[in-house]
Amino acid sequence: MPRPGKNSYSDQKPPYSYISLTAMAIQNSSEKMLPLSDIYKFIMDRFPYYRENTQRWQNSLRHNLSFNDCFIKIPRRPDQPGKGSFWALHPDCGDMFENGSFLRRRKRFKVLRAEHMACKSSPMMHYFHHHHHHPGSKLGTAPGHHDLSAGPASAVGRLPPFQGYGGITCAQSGGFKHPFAIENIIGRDYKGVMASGLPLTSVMHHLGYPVPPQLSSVVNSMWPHVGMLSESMGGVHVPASSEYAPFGVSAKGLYHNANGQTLPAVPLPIKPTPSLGPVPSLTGLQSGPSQLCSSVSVMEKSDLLEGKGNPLHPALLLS
DNA sequence: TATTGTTTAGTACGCG
DNA sequence: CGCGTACTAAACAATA
Repeated sequence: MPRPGKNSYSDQKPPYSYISLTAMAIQNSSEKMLPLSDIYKFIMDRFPYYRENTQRWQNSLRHNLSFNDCFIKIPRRPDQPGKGSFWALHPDCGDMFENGSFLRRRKRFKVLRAEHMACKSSPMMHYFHHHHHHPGSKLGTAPGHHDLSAGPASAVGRLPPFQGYGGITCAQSGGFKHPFAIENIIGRDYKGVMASGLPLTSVMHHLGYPVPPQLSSVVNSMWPHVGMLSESMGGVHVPASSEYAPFGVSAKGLYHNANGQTLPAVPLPIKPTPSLGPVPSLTGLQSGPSQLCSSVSVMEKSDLLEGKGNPLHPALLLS
């Protein structure tokens, strides 16, 4: 047990992997996406441990963002100048931490790309491509390897245009893409923008595209899995003796927080939230980590393909 | 130039 | 022991 006056656990390494920390940060944002710098900020704000050796862990964190398919990059809108993209969670990265451990995921989330070739552009895609062209796109500059087990997420976004619009997008729903499926709407350049776990309308709005009203209502109700984190300032208090249990789940092997300091980084149970605007403070703590974002790991892909098991899948949009 | 992003490589550890 | 995952280091490219 930590003693007062002594080194508190808050100065010790939190029992979370970089993936969980990053996911927390993203989840905690009102738009469910953050630029790199804000992810850093979130982590440093809440975990004193990470106020040191920043070079080291930030490098690791960036590595994780790039390397893991569960994170997707969302380009900035022209009216949101700044460096770097926004980072969001892939909607299918769901139960990564199902086992309650935030140090080791149950299973690495990996986007399947086997059927990405089947993806076709859609009217929506054309719209995007015509109105949101990215000269700086790295598309086609490198083939990337197609190793399912280790292929860098980014490789997916680098396929030549006619090899499909992003393995991530196609793979996650098994090839078939409704024209309005998020994947098709956003397109290859965005490494699964849709995926972000963002309400589609949020993404579209973010990118500066008009959002069909009917789509808006449908979509926004479809992403309840995007949970909220408690705002540390939000007035919600975790018991002083509470463990690092950010997901409201029995977190085995987690530390106690020494000084009874409230740990704000508490992902909330998912409740349907408006796609935009500030996030309400949390009110409950029952959700499991699996609800970081809803859904399925690579293991359940077959179910996904069948359209079962995950009612929230973007592929079901307007279908 | 500093930050951001991608990639490869090596090490450590837990689990079956 | 083999495998998968996590962490770290580092090289390097791209970009604001």
